[in-house]
Amino acid sequence: MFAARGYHATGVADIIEEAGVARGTFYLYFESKRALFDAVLDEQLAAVEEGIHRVDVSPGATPALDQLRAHVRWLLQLPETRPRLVQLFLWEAVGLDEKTDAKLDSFHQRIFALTRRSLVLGTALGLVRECDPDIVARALVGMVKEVMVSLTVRKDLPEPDVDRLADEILDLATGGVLRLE
Amino acid sequence: MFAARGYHATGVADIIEEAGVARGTFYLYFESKRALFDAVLDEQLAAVEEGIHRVDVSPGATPALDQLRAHVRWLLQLPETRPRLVQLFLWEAVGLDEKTDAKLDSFHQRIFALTRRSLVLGTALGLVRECDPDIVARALVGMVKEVMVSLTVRKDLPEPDVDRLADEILDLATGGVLRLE
Amino acid sequence: MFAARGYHATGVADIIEEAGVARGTFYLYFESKRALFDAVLDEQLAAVEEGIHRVDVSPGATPALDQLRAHVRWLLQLPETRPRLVQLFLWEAVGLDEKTDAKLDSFHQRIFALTRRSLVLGTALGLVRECDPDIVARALVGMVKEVMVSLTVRKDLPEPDVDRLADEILDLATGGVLRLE
Amino acid sequence: MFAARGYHATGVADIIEEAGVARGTFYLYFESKRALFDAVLDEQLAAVEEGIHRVDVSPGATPALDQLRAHVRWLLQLPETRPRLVQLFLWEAVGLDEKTDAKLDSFHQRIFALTRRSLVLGTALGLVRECDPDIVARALVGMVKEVMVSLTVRKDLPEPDVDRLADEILDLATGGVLRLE
DNA sequence: GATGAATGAGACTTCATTCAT
DNA sequence: AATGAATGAAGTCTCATTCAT
Repeated sequence: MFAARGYHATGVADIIEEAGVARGTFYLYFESKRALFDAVLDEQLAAVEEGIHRVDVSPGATPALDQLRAHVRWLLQLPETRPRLVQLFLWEAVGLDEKTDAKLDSFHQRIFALTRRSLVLGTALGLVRECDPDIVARALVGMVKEVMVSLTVRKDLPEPDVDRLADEILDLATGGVLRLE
Repeated sequence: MFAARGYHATGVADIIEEAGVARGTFYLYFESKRALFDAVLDEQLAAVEEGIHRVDVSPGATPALDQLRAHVRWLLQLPETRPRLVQLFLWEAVGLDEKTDAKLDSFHQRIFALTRRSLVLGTALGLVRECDPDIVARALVGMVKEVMVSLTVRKDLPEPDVDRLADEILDLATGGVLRLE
Repeated sequence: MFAARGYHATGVADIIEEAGVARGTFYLYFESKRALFDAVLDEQLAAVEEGIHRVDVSPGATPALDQLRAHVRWLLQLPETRPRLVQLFLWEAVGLDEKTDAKLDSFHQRIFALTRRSLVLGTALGLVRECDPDIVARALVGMVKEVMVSLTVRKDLPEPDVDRLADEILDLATGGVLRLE
Repeated sequence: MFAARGYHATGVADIIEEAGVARGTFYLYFESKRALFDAVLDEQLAAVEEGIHRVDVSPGATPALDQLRAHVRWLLQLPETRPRLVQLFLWEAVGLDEKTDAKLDSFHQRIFALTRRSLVLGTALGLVRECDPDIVARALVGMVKEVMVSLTVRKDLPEPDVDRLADEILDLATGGVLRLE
């Protein structure tokens, strides 16, 4: 409900009606409406982070580009498989209050750090051209996020073919960042 | 104030105190708190849209890439020159309610359409390689937006050198989408 | 209402109904139900303290015993003239919470100190026999308070003749503490 | 717990935690929180009343004054030996609700009646001077109560020497009410 | 007999909006 | 045109009590 209607538009009354429990029961399990939201958000953010790992460049590992493709595909299927999750962390939780913003911020920092590390590593291995990893990391994340928002909130991308979406994004990223040849 | 504290955290009491008028006076000029927010948002969105034009490819015009660079630079200076504006339309207005979301949505549609048109045009002129303009338009917008958020809300990019930021983003976009050579 | 029904039994709903104002109006004038109670109690305690002065023993002043009699009479008319006041500070505010208890305590300390000072002074002047002023002060205050409670809360003393009540109490106190003859 | 924190501040949750039983068990033994409080208060009031007897003036009995002294001493040691009891009936139960007030009232009526009877008897025997026994009974009880409150709740009488306290009070009472010599 | 999850009436408080002045 | 006291719907939270297990 938080995802669908937003935090403020969702009252405790709505929640308990949907859950089919009494008011008191709600407060038996959650300290406050805010605490429930925090719990939901934490859960969802954890679910996202679970699917994001650093690129494995050890000898014998899957080629980095394939790993990257798998990653992007996994992210892009989230709008379809877990639309609420996407709606929540890309949309509803934004600008809610300082505490939530801080949580979202630290989430992004971890994602950025992970991406940055992959970029730096890629550069060292000759897979990524020289670039400012801080800026490029944000740009890459932004690319994926905007497409996810279009799929989930805006619903203005009729295309649900995750593979094509991923390829398109990767072509953009590859052509730009990865050394061609 | 909406930008700094968010819609819900900003009360009519705060607004009239800041404005130095009485409660009744506020409602003389705005139908509701919501109406004020709408007005503010419209104004700010208009200010953003004003700086975004389609690429001019008529004979004798500035080279397309230079126009694009100017565009991106203009966007990337917004966080510094008008942080409130950026905060508002990239952050605070997000997920507020259906009406505002619709407004933000239509704003994005216009931006996407503009970008898409430039891409299609570029492809026709041989400046842009074949690609899905819908997806790539969103990705490009997302890149810029994420960097803007990092500059405004997150403040995790110490770099205030707009030109370098723009070059980095354009290199990413160019290398990937525009035909090199 | 606090005096008549007690703090907990008096809801904000009762108060605004009695006052004939809306809920919001109540909170326009008082921060909380508690704040109203504090205000009421302060006002009433101040009203009591106003009538209590130290005995004036300067040359030419009214005889000390007459002053005392006037004092006691003033106190004993309170149950009739301001029953709510008495009910409140002798009954309803007792044991309400720590903050209120502290307020009541400090009130009593001032009364005790005043009484004690009069006793010590009286002893110095030969009007009061040797005694422990701390204990006797409390005993004297207790005598008056209990009679007041009987008049206000218990209503088990049909006698509303303040002068007789005062005389009776003073006879008890005089005979005991003041030097006879 | 009622004595220490007050009726309203003591929740059923606190009680069952302290007792180490489940919620349901509590309601197996007491109809309600109120019923428990009533039971506790009754028990405590009974304990006080147990120590209060009418003066025995039969030939050969202990001198009346000695009996009185023993009585007052017994009362004044309560704050030390059973502070909770004193706190409860002199403080926490006051003004709680009509039913409790009625209980407290009837307790006081019995005490007053007992005291009154002793006074009347004393007068008949020439031990007590002529006085209004209703008023004086209340005053005497009030003296002792106030000192007890100072010892228990206010803790502003450092003196724990029960004998001295009793003597001081008796001197006051004797000098005033009892025929000297 | 004991349990404790569930209940829901009701308490306090907020704040966008109105309207008589 | 300006004011600001008054409004009241709606929100969050508490806690004594119940009842199926």
